[in-house]
Amino acid sequence: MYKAVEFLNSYQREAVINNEKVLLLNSCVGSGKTTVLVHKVLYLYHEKKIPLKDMVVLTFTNKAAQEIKARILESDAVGEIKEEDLLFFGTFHSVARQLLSTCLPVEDLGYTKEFTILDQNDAESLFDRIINKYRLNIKYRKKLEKRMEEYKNGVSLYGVMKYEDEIEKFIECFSEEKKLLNVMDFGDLIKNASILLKNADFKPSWIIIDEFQDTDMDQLEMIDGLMDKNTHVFAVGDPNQVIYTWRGSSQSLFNTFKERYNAKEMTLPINYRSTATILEAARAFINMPHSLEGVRGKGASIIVKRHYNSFNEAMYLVDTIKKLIADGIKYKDIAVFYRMQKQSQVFEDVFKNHGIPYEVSLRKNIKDIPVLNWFIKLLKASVNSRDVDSLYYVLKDEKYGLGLTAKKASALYESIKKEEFNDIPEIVLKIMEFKTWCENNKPETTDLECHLYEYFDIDNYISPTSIYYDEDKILILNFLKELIDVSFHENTTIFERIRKAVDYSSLYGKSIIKESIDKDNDSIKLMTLHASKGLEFKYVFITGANYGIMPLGTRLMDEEEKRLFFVGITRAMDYLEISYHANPEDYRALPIVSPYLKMIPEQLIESQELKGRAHALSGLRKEIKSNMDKNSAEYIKMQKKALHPKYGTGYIISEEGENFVVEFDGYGKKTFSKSFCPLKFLD
DNA sequence: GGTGTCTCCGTTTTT
DNA sequence: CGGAGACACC
Repeated sequence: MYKAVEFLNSYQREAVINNEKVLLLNSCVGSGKTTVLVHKVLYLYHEKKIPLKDMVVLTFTNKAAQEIKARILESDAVGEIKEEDLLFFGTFHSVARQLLSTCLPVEDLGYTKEFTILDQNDAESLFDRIINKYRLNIKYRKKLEKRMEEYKNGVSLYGVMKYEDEIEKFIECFSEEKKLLNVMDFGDLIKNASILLKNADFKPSWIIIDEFQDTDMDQLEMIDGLMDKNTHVFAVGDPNQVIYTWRGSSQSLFNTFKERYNAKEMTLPINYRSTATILEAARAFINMPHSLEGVRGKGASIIVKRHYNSFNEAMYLVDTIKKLIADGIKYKDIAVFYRMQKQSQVFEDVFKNHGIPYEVSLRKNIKDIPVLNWFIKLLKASVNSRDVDSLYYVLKDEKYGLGLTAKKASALYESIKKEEFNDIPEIVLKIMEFKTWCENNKPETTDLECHLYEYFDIDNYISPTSIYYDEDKILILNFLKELIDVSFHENTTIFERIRKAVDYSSLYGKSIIKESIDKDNDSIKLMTLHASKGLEFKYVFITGANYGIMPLGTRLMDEEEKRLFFVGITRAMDYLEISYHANPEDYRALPIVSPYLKMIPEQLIESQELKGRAHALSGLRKEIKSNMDKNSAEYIKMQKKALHPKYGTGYIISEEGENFVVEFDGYGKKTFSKSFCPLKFLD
């Protein structure tokens, strides 16, 4: 008998050994769903003798996929399983990409096996080119992506416009152009995979899906395409944590799925994470409160605090955190949540100035590193000969490329098409001959990254005289190494490996440059409520919990905002504090607490606001006012002054990587690059 | 091509 | 409330 099952609780065990054809496992917050998923795989493999290549395990994020794979490897007591055996374990997109470029007939859809992935980055320049090429009249260009989305859903962002534009035609041209370029965007990967899977032989015996509540209709179709009459499906999810409907998921999809496959349902009810107090509060936010059971003691009350504004809140947090640290709590056990990204700024400033280590969960991608951005375009153009846009980018870029004008670049491209090979720049020849070069190299070549670097003669383009030269060179080499390592164990040609690596840069962009939060670093974690999903912390501070922010002013009646708040409070293991502002900055916010706090049973809350009310209102105002003035003065004092020849004196309000942001009286915020800025720093 | 008025939108973010 | 951008008019 597969041993590990004995350590699971009875609900978890039942789910692991259940052999229902389609099973939907409703797993409550903190109930060990990943553990069950991992042991399900191990059980099927060891006990039921299902080959790993007959299992498809689907997640939404790379992080989840990596965690599952790592835990399978470490939980496999026998030690038989190797990472490369987990062939179809990955995100929906990476599995779709894998199938499309190996066993599905993409030719039927007008593609070749050499297709590459069009990320948002690439799409923007493609949009411009399409509008010019077809001379389309398109309004609100900056919101084109959103408008396309809305158009598909049958609504239009700006209502009826006085003079309609050619958005419909644009959408047609866009999908035509993608085929011409032999590129698929993220949506195409899923859609094309599901179309082709319907008639394909690839039918795994088990499909296992993580975070099922996040699936959208297209992904459901992909699952359907993978199934035949012998396929088992094991889907794990929590309908109480549906917080991404704007990305296409919905609670009703749970029902669609249940009805379509006549799925059996089971539950994981036991939460191991939070104190009884926190769980009792959480129950107020879900449909079936009794299905959430706890095992821990009562714990501390939930603290509700009112601050004058976000700055006072941040100053207060500094004090509170310092006390916690003095009591032996680690920074990494503390998290601060908020509704919108921009709310992190005050915390960052104040924490930085008070020496509190923090990490912010921010989306960042390769686009923010110009040299890598250029280099990826070079690889994309080399690997996919139809990708004209990437080629143009390489040629037109002023810093790293040839700095050609749009006209010259397309003239050059035309002459190549006519096979007039005079005056072709070196880099273009390298791109054209890339495949041949790959074929002349052995797959087991070591130091492939250096060979590639030399082949393209990158030194020529990142100009050795530039102050960025060393930095850029290291960036490219490390990046290449990282990408090549990803496909290291695969027994294919170099070309195939590089092609795969290029797609990985789109699919894994964020994790490659390691910009995301590392939960093991000993620092306070700052993040949006959305980003907190799936994590847990001993101490959780939910900030800016005003009416109009939680829920957000435009979504006052929205159930999803409630679920988002639920996700936030259920991250807390031991201690939960919720605060709001008497003088909120955001135009949507009212100076009162979020209505969600009224839903939490009163006896669980220790409210600082009630104590405040006991004072005479005028006295309270005075107190708050003087407190704010004192704090604001301190805030300004701790900022550095700078003098600018034109704008005069200003305060440095933030430092972001290469840039300073300085606020000037009468001129507002200005950004300066650290390397060449005309500022004189004063004390 | 420049300038003034009026309308609409705003958040969350993965691949 | 503030910014972006379309539209109207010169």
